[in-house]
Amino acid sequence: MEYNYKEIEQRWQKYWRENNIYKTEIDTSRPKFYVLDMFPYPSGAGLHVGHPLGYIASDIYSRYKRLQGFNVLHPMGYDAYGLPAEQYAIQTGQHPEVTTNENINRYRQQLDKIGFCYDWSREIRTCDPKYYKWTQWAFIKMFKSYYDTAEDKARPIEELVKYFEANGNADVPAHSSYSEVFTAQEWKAMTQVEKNDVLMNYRIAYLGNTMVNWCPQLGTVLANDEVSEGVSIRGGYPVEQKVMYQWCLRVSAYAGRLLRDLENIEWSDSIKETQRNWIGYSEGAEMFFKIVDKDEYLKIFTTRADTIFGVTFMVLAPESEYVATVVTEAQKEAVEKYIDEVKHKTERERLIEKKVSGVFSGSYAVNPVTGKNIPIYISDYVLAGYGTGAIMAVPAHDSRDYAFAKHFSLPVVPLIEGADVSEESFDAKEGKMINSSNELLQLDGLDVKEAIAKTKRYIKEAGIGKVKVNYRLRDAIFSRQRYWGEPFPVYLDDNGQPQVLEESQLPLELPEVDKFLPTESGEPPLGRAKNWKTPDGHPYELCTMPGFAGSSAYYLRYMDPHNDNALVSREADEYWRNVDLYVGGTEHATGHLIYSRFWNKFLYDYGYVCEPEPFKKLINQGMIQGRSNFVYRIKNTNKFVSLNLKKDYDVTPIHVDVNIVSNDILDIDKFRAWRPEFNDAEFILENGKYVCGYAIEKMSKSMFNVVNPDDIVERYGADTLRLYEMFLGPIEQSKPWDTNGIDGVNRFLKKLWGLFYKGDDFVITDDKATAEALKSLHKLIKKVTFDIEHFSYNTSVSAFMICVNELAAMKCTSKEIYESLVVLLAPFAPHIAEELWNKLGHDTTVCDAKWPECNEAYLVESTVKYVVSFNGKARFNIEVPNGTSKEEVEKAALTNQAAAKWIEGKTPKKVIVVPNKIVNIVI
RNA sequence: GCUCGGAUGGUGGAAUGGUAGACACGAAGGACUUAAAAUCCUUUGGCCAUUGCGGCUGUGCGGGUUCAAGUCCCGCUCCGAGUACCA
Repeated sequence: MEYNYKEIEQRWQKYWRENNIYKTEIDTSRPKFYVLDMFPYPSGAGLHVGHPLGYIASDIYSRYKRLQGFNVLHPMGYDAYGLPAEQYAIQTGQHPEVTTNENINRYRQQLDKIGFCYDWSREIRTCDPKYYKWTQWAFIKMFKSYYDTAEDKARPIEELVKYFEANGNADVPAHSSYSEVFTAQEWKAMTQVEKNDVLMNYRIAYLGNTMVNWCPQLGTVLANDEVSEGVSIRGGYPVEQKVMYQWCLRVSAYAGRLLRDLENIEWSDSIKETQRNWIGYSEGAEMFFKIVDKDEYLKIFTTRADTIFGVTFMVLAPESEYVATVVTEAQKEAVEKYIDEVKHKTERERLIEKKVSGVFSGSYAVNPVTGKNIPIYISDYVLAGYGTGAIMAVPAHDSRDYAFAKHFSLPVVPLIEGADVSEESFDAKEGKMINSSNELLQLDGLDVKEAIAKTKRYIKEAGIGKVKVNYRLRDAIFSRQRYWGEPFPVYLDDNGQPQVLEESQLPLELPEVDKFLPTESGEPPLGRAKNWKTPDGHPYELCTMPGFAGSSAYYLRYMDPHNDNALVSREADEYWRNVDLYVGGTEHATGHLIYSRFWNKFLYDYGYVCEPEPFKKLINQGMIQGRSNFVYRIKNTNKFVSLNLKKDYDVTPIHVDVNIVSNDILDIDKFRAWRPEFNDAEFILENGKYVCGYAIEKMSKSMFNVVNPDDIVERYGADTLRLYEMFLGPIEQSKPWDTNGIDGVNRFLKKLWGLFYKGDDFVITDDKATAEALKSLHKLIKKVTFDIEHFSYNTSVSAFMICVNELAAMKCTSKEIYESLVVLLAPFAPHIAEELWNKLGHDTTVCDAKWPECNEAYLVESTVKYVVSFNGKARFNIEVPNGTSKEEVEKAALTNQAAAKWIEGKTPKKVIVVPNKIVNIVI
């Protein structure tokens, strides 16, 4: 019988589906294991071969864990809200829901062909009202919460109100950037509207005036992680900075915990590092500088308190609220002009120009340590959003301050011994302090680190500031002026103040609109919806939530996807807890993977979930790049020359569809048929073949290098695709898709099949396994088990090949060997494994088999080979009985006749016998 | 600029500090075929020797630690990813 992958794969996929083989239920008698893939955004292009890489890896792990006796949760769903469907809707008028559903169906068909063990009864879609009900629910909870900095957790806003009633807000332990101070009496005297306005500054989901990334082409604001180098990540459109009244999430309140808890999760160092940088911890000091002739102070943040003696000027961000205070009448015009200029520059222009610019405010401040007056400037090199939006400038030891000082001819005072600051600043935090002592503070002679510590102590004692930790992480901007997203469960009350819906009113479903564009008056698309208001006539919020809203807690929903009363039941949460293994790309390092952790921690604070982190272990699969092929057309002809002959001609390289090229050899007939203009193409061949050139590029339609998994499945079968994607190289590494080696794994499966069938005869017998075969098998068990645990699937595939070759060579037909072999293979190539398992006489599915254990006894050799080295260089082998003592091995090595040649009469200085079966003799 | 990775045959890639190049592709030669495909066998890092079954060299470059370094340490070069006026 031939290995008929098509028939086998279809039959078993049907069997799995019809018998609900992969359906998962809570089972407290078995340990749980939760394996999750980052769910895909269903794009119109369908899956290409890069997508399944991570899915196959997680599928192998899931099946392996199941064979080990774990109750494995392995679900899949769709991140269905997103910009592409909406952009498509704007162009075509097609409702994004229609497009999205079509794409989802296509994805599902493609996924099904690969033989994944997903429990599809748990599928979720973020655009399903039953699902986004819980996204809205979490938002309401966040609206009704504040962050208690004393207890370091979210708490109900009523608790904060009680605190205000008793104490006012002077020392309130709550995360906020609110700067007004009120007493308990003043609080009580406020109207409800005033109180609401104050509370808005403390809520975890809040409306605030913030500097946002505004993208005019997309007509929406974007989060920081959706912008890179001044352009939007989706579409690459320019992004401007602008102040808008927007919904935000107080992610920054969680910065400390998000940073700390990184230590308790098994993620790659690089992605943890990326998150650490993104969170941006810096410990420093907040200091007050009095403004000359005013009774007001500038608050600044610095990590270099030690450089206080070198502060020769101050700088404010153009958007700083201090600006109005410090600008003098004489400088008013100049300052306004400057601020106006800055405002009209986009982020991108600012980044490109990198020119020093700024303006003098007219005022001076007093250095609290030296007592000297120093000028206050305004410049856009200081960011409003970081620290206090104001800095003390130390030109000698900060390159940006240095550039500014040079431009405006301000004094530069070196503070570190030996530092030459005539050409550039000395930014390093090392060296001995100079010019830094007076009657108040003495730093001279101290090391920089000591000086920082001493200055901080002084600042605290003298009452001119305090020690402070700053984070770079900003609050997440949560409004999007778009249609295709979750509606906010928010309406405006009679006072025009935002109020959230009751939980019982959820979900608030996305309304229909006639067009997906903003309204004529510039309102978001939801402004077009009819009757977009509460039953009693209060208008709903017009913005929708961003893409990361729906993906922030989806892993929880899989645990209990059909529950109408809770996001996840306590029972399901306590059983499944969190994701044991999460597989996905690195591109979400600063987006989804931060927001999810934040969201989870918020729910954790209220006890809705029992684990503080959502994803215990994270594996990042690499990207699969495209491998484009080229043909070379001789200029002004329709003649094509093969790669290695092209140097003799003047040629134009042309992308050719990789699907009509095999091992870089062009299929000439298919090429002629590919496009009309090539119908009568002529070729200059080498060795009778047309060899194409290649390049590694992004996989994209325009380069004709997109390879669909369907095509590979059609041609080689799903098992070959699965094995090949794993064989390609380490999971975490990016690599080009290259079918040049796929025949090898296909051959392996045929060879395996050939061990069971000679012609039409099933040749497996009940013969006892030989010691040799058992050794081969148990070597494989050991290797594969180790490899799966370490996600080193490429070497596992090699191990299978070796084992099959060995068994073929020894003509092994013993059933007991093949039973185990098939189980080992089941995670990698489930269809053929299922078929062979069945042929071996089992009427249960291989999914319920037991993972074989390695019996080390079979691996023990009767004799041991030692490599004898001289001065570390291997020379010859000796063989001794297993268990020979070190001394005997040493003797055997020295007395071997080959040894004489290397010793040459000298006395060996040292002989080392190492357990790895090496004897090194030093002469 | 900063941070984190990486560099091994013609190619993808193997190597708990212990015989570098497993496994696979490709290539060359051979068997079976009228022929091709499929399959099987041999060779395959480089250099030299191949009427000696052997020798030398070799993991981006330069040093070091070690009996022993692709692997550890120091200093470079190049490539990739992330991030960027973060005080």
